[in-house]
Amino acid sequence: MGRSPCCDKVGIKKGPWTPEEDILLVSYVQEHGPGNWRLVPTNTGLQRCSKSCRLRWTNYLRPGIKRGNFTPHEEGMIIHLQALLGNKWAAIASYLPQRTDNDVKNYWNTHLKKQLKKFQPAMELPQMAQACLNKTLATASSSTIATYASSTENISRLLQGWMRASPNICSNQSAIILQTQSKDESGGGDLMSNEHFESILWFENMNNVAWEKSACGSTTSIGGFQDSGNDDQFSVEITQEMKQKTGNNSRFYPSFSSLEKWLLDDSCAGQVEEMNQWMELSPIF
DNA sequence: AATCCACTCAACCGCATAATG
DNA sequence: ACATTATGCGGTTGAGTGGAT
Repeated sequence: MGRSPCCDKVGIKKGPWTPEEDILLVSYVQEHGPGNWRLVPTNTGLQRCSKSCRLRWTNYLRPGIKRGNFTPHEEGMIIHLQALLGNKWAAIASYLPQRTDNDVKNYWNTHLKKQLKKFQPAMELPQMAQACLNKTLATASSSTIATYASSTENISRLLQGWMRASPNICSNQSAIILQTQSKDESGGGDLMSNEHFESILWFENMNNVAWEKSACGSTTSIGGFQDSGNDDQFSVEITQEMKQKTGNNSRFYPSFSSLEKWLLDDSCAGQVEEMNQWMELSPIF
């Protein structure tokens, strides 16, 4: 009954990987592709548990991994996403395709957390992140058409609901920004109205439908969205589906990719740098 | 030169969830 | 439906390293 054990628990080697082991693992993955990790120790002769093999591959050997030297843009993204998602390192890392969750987690724990604490020891970290986020939100909402949902609590609920509603989608998570048709409709308040929130909840499900159409497992995907410049087409697809559902009566036409654009678009990096500067200069921090 | 200490990060551990028979 | 294992994720640990004393 059930699956067979992934590997024997006896005679498993632990500790740092040797170059020879790395070569064995890389050769195997190059030939067979990543996955089916329970077969890896057997087929390669590695005295490692399958878990260890997977970890070594995803965190170190996988192609396209960037190591060290996080850019200010990346720092800003991590700070923002941590405020939005909490310690969901895999989700955060999905927005930084060249970084692993382990990397992001380590960087947060060794650098960013300390930095934030240094700026304001009296303030709780989540509050600092919130304050940091709010400041940037204020800047963003006054200077851009797209606006953040102005409460991280709502975003958090939104994400929870989203994940509950979609067991089939990739584990990647994404926050959603409301993009209102007119700025006035956004209200600019700290909390969304029920109507607004329901609109988003509905949009969560909408998003799932469209998301599943995308190449979720694609190596070039970022957070489940293909980084192929098809965002606009994708957004149009969603908007059309939304219009069909709402009979064009919806007050909202949220652009699900706005956050991704905001986070990934280098042209927005200035906001992050501005935030970093603010963090350095602000008496709050 | 030797020792101590703080820091970094690769790797491990344990848990939750998904998958399988 | 249930038991069992695989997989993925977040938290934690500890070896290695470099700077301070």
